[in-house]
Amino acid sequence: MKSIQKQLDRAQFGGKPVALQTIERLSTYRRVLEDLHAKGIQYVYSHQLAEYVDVTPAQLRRDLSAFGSFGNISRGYNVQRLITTLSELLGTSNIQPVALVGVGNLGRTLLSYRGFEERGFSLRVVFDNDPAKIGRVIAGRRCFDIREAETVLRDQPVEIAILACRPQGIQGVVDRLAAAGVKSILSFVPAIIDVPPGIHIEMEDISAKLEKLSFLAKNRPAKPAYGYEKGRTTM
Amino acid sequence: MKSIQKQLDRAQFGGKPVALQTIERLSTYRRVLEDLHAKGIQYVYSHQLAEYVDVTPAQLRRDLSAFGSFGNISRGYNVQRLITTLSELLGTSNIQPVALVGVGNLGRTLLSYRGFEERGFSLRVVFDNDPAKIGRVIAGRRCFDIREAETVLRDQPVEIAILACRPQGIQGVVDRLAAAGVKSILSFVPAIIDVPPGIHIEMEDISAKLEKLSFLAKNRPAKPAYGYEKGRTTM
DNA sequence: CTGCTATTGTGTACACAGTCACAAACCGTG
DNA sequence: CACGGTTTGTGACTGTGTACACAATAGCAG
Repeated sequence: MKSIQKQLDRAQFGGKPVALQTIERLSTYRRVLEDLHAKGIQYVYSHQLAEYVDVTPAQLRRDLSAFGSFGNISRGYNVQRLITTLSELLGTSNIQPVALVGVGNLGRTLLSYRGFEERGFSLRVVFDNDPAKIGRVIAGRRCFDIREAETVLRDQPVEIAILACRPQGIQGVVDRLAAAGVKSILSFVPAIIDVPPGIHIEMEDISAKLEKLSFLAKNRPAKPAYGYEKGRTTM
Repeated sequence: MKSIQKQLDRAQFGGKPVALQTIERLSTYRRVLEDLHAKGIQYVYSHQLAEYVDVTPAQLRRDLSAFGSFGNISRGYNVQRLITTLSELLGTSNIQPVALVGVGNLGRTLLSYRGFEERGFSLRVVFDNDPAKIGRVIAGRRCFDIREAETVLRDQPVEIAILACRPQGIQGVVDRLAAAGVKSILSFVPAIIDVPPGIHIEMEDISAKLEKLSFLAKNRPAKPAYGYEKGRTTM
């Protein structure tokens, strides 16, 4: 058995543990706050914001309180300031460079996706292992050999990488990226990966999501689930 | 405030509630079992399979026991049979037709993704709202007007749909799909959606995932997390 | 046939995310 | 200036997902 770091299910902030689900909700809060800001709204109460994102007001307040006190006790939360705070927490106050591994169909789609820039990310460095692609310029970025990751990333440091390549040799890719200083990886590759120490990997398996939805489509609760309450999917 | 069904966090099976996280793990088990089957392995013990997917053996056994008893008490689990069982549970014993809404960059990438067929799904029906695309044949599928969803899906019923379109008018799209008999929706559209009763929606927000990873990259626990234990990311 | 080993399925215990509810605090008003 | 109304932040509680540990049992060897 290999000795590798246990995949965390909790993060740390100021020494206190924070549930990863909390972090995920922060993203949603920020996105909705951007909408409110665009509408010129300056203050929101927890119950208003909670209504939008379909959580309880208490949940929202507790999520935020894990990082400090940001609310005015009778005006609620300053939209502009809360956006700034959340952006700092999520590390997207400044545009953050991201590496992409694999320039197949999916890779090119990601390269042309404008949503990243809007949310503070930019695919700056592109890798592949296909000699036909290495050296060429794809969607404005020069494509590097994945085997030179360590060299390339020395000049253009990157903390986050996205994997959109084939499963073959994926472990080597991950190890290389880790050695090159990458801290977090988003993988679209359905494969088992040993996680190097200090690295966090997030899997994105679309087929698995479909399987879950398939199960839910077949095994729907008989009665419409405890009467019709409010419910909303946010993102 | 609208009266819509509360988004579930639990599924039902045989009257008993099942955690959604359990369902998600079933996908992983099945995928790993396929690998083992391909290697000619006929039986696995819970601790072996658990090792691969990085859960405790007890967790694995409990997950399966929510749906019945499948293990032989001293040979372990029959790989072939467990795959069949899991496929039936996930509803992918037979290829399942899926509808796709939106044939932009992402939509076309999904259309050309071969991984779906391998896991029991097939993008059969394609919609868009762009007059330039409606009626044309894209990647072998004729593209229909989303406004005709109800008519089209009467001939080709579909329980699952994927949203890969613009946020504008997304609520109308969802309502139309629900009216057309769609039960589950996987949405790549970052937007707030009111969930019609009886429908389950799964959000896929890649930027949100990056934000989470960004947070983790910045707020890494100081010490290497309780010593180096085993850990592995599976999919 | 009997005894031994190893594994499953599950009752039980625990830890923690989410909810409730309230004290403290701010604002506006009279 | 005091007071009523409203909101935040948080201690206490609850529900539930996960881990532990063992009884029940199948296989196998002698």
